[in-house]
Amino acid sequence: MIPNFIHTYVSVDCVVFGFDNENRLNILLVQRHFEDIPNEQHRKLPGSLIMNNEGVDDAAQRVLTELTGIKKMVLKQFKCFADPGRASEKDVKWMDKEYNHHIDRIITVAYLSLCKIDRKINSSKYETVDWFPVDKVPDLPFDHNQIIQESLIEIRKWIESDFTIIFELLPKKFTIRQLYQLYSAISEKYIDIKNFHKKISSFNYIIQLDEIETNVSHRAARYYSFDQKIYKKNNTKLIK
Amino acid sequence: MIPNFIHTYVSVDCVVFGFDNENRLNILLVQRHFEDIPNEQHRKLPGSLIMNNEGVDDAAQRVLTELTGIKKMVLKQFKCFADPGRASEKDVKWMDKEYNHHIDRIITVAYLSLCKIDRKINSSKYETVDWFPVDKVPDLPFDHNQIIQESLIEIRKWIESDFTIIFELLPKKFTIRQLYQLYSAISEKYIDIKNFHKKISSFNYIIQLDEIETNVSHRAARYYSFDQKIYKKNNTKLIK
DNA sequence: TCAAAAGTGTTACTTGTACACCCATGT
DNA sequence: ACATGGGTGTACAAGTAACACTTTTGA
Repeated sequence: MIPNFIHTYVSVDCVVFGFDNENRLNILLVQRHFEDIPNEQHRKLPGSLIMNNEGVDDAAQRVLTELTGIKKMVLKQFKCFADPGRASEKDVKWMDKEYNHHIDRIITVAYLSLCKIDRKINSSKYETVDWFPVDKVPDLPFDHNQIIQESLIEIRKWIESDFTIIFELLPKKFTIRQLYQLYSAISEKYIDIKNFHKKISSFNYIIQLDEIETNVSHRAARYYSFDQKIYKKNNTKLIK
Repeated sequence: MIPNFIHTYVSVDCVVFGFDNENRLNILLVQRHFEDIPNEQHRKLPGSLIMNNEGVDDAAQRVLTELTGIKKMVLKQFKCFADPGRASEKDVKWMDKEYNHHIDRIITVAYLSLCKIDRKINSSKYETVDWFPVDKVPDLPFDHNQIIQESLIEIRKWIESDFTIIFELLPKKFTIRQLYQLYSAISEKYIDIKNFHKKISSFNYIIQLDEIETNVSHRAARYYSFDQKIYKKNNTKLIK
């Protein structure tokens, strides 16, 4: 080993976003087990050490598949977290048990991913996987809370640079109000909903469906869908 | 060691941009020495393994200071490169010599930085440090050529999200044409220079100086400077 | 009939784009 | 005189923002 230089394991951690019926962004968290404290409910971001013949993108895709059962999920690397103090004593102890090996510093590469919240989660690795609204996320190990904070800034940038990834978070059929609520939840800048409506419905890749809402105590809204093929043909930039 | 998981060193590599008098983006490259082949001229991106008590940002800042002698340089992490095949056989051999230790896979975190090209480079670590125009960069070890390719996309995004970092690349006094040429070199989208002129001079943090060009065979252009304080007071978003 | 949200239309304002025109300087 | 780029002005197009008005539905 070369003195003074770190020689360690590298992991990936994934922040998976969903959008719930109450217009809140949610994040998928898994359970961290302490064998000696079985009742303590500890949550963490899904993640994994990187394997020998694996790149970071591969590792993140593997984590996502093990997490949800979905083969191909959109993902985006956004930052490497490597603060020397990011693993607390408790985290180090947990790694001792989890990996049966002593690791005192670990570097992680953080990924963003998006998932329709009504998709069934079928994890092959984790017993417990749950959605948490971003403002209800508990205290997490390592710097996972900080990773989530920064992921919020990142998802905003992502949507600004490619508006259409927003449709990864919506059901196939959606109303313009849903799209508006989601956009507002992410971008945090105010847009007049009527102008938003006009703008969105002017895009030719937003397909107007025949179906409308039912059982609402006001005029029923029309459902729309997103047509990726038409979008790709004339990929005009959208909401700047 | 835990089987199947990588257990390795992590490095940072820095892509430092400069803007030359011929309106080209340049990159700083250092010399890689082969003790057994002293005459071979090998270039690489400046970089370093990460030390024990150092975060990645710290490591990048250290590399930059060792490279240029400048204490604080702007920097931006942009991507972790971890492809299992990124170190060729030759690269592995070089690391054997350089670190006197066998490393067969290495993960790197890539950083962008910006430097006024007329600043004196005073490296405490490298004997040879030179500017290379981006289209004259030779074949480099590891995936350094790919890192540079991706850094070009990244610098474009950076300037779109914060226009004022462009002034890190210009001399303190600059003409609007210089700014225009630089902006064009980075953004690659055409803007009418007259409209650009009008727009730029309308910003109150672009200070019109009394000095003008000399020895030019046309009407002399005025010099301007960038006032960060005024900018920070009313940080309006600029060229979107 | 009323409240709530859908959906359309109108107008004013702001910004971007294209380009004409005059100015200054060295050859 | 003329080529080259500096710098200003103008006119039109396009996009954005504010908001009035009509429609539909359940309670």
